[in-house]
Amino acid sequence: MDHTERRRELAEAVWRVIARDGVAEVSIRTVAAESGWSSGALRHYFATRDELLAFACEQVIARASERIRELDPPGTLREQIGAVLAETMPLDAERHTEASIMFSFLTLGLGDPALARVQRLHFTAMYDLCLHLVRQLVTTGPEAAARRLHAVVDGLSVHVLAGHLSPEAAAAELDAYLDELAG
Amino acid sequence: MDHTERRRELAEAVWRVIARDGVAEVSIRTVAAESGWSSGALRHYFATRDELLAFACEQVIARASERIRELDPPGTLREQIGAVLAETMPLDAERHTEASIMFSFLTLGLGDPALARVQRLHFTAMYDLCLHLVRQLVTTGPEAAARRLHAVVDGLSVHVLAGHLSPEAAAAELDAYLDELAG
Amino acid sequence: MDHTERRRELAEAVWRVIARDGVAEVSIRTVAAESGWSSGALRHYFATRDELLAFACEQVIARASERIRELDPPGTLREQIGAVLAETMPLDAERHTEASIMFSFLTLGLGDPALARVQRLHFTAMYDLCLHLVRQLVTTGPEAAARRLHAVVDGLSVHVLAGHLSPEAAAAELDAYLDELAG
Amino acid sequence: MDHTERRRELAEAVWRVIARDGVAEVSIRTVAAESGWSSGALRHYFATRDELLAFACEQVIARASERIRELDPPGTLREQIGAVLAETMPLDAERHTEASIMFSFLTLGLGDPALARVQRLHFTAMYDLCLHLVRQLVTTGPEAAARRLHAVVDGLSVHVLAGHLSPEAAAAELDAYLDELAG
DNA sequence: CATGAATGAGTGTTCATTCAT
DNA sequence: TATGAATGAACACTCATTCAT
Repeated sequence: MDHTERRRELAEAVWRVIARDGVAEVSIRTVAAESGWSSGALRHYFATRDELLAFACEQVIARASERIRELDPPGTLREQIGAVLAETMPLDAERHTEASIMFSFLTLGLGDPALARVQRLHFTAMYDLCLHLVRQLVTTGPEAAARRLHAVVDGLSVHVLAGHLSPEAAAAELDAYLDELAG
Repeated sequence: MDHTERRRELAEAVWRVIARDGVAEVSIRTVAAESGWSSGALRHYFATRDELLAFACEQVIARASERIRELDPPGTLREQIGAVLAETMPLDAERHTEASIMFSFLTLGLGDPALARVQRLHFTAMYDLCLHLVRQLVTTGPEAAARRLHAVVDGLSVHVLAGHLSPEAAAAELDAYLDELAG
Repeated sequence: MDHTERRRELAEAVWRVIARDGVAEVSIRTVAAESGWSSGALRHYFATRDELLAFACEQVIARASERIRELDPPGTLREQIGAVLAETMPLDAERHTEASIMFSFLTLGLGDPALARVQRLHFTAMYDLCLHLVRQLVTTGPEAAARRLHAVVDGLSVHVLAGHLSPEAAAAELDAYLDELAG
Repeated sequence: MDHTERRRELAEAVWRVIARDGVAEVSIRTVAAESGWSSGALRHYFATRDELLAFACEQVIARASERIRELDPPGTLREQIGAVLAETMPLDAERHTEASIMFSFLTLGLGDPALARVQRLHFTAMYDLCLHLVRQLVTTGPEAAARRLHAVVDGLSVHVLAGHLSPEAAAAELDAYLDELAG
């Protein structure tokens, strides 16, 4: 009956369907079945399928952001930064699922301005995170370093998702890059 | 009547639909309408929708590969490398379309092993290209540099597609990275 | 909203289509049009076309069986038996329709094990009826007489359906056979 | 190039499809594939699908008639008659196929006047055969006996096709009936 | 004669959405 | 609120038929 809570619950059902069967399998019916609610019930929380998808997209981003924000990893500064960035990459099963969901939404966003807007916010937030982290490592030109770090992180993520790199190889690449940055 | 030529023609219709309306809009009917053929006619060239998509995926990769292979840019070695890599990124309208098509297929590949296989070949070829280029710039550890370059290129491409970076900013980032590599 | 009742209603629409246009004309759309419902509505009551056909087959048999069971014809034993058997044959318009429906399902059953099973139950029930009736007429070898009676009844029915015999001629043949049986 | 011979060849392809996959699987394409000709080639011999079916129906009847006409079974008159009638029933694999084909056409004929006409000729021919045979066995009322024999033969055939009787049981029933007729 | 490309309507089925209950 | 019946358009795919070659 908590409207916001129910919407989150339904967003999670969307994620599970995407993770299990791919984004093409997301429909009102499959999400209703996955969530245990009737198809009509979804109508009370989302007027249309697009609205449901947009919320599920926002939420997956929000959840990841929240997790990163609350992260308080131990170790040296260099180790902490590595841990924060690893949290954003598909390096274990759970984050692989999350990344493939984000990735699917990114593709949907190519043909859907509403989703594209949400995505843009996400990328900006991610860049801000990189910038924040990089400022602690470098003294000159942090913006350029942050942009490159951002590209490296997302490029490696894409490579893992595509099966081109193993999670271990991607993690090693990230570490090597951070080591260089840290000088 | 040239079977192979017609298949290519239909693959191009698939690309146009993806580029204009997004991958979710690809159907036998939309592709038929886009190509100017009847829906039944597609059946002569592709037994199923999946076969059509797989071919369109293979073709978009093949076309990009061919274009890069035939590229013979003028200028210094450093300039030539920049030109080759720029050719793979969404830095102008045509290549933006191409990249968004590849990106869409990448997402489809998350839930379709046949497409995933094709994608993997593509990423390997792209990595080989990076390695080949990098060998000419650096003398030590070309594999590591190639992996990072590959990640930077694809990461920047994603950022352009997502609307996070302008093509110009992405091109500048790539240039800066290559300048550092070239020492 | 009465699920069972609606299924029966749709089965009747199937019968009407078969009787009017032949079994080859039975489709979700023709049955929907005949019933006055939308094609999508049928989905709530039958998951697939095969399920609809199987139910329509079971129902036509069940309805005929019920009618025969409830029959309480007047007259002598010999007359009663004639009346019961006449009820199973295509001797008037309504029963002609019913017989042609059963006959159509029989042909479908040649290529569909599920329908074949239903048909076999029907033939066994019809034989049991013949045996029950014949026992009252003959004292020796009722099984053989029942088998022959069953064959005569169904053979005559086929001949009427095929237009080879008029209903009257078929009725006369049955009567003559029963008279002989009754001795 | 022999027009008539080619039509027969195609009719046989129709039969094979019906026997193997059921009458619902008969299409220009399946018959073309089964016969080894192109779909367009069929057009030269049959203007429409219905014409093809009508011819295949006529031919299956003609072939059976011819076979019966040429039959010259050994033994007593009673044995010869039994052999002739057995030839018309689904008592072995080949004749089972033939009977199921005829049966399928009979059902099609319920909704197709052209096929119905052909069927009527067949039933008349079959009745004439029964009459001819019965005349040799009985001296009084051969028409009535022929009509009943015809019904018994077709009724038993239907029961075998429906799986209600085994071929052996049907053969035994026919024999018993003929024995009674022969007195 | 023969082919098979091409059409467009047909199939069963799935879908987002509406709405009476 | 919540349900699920109902709609009608969309889907991939098959079909009989036409016709240029």
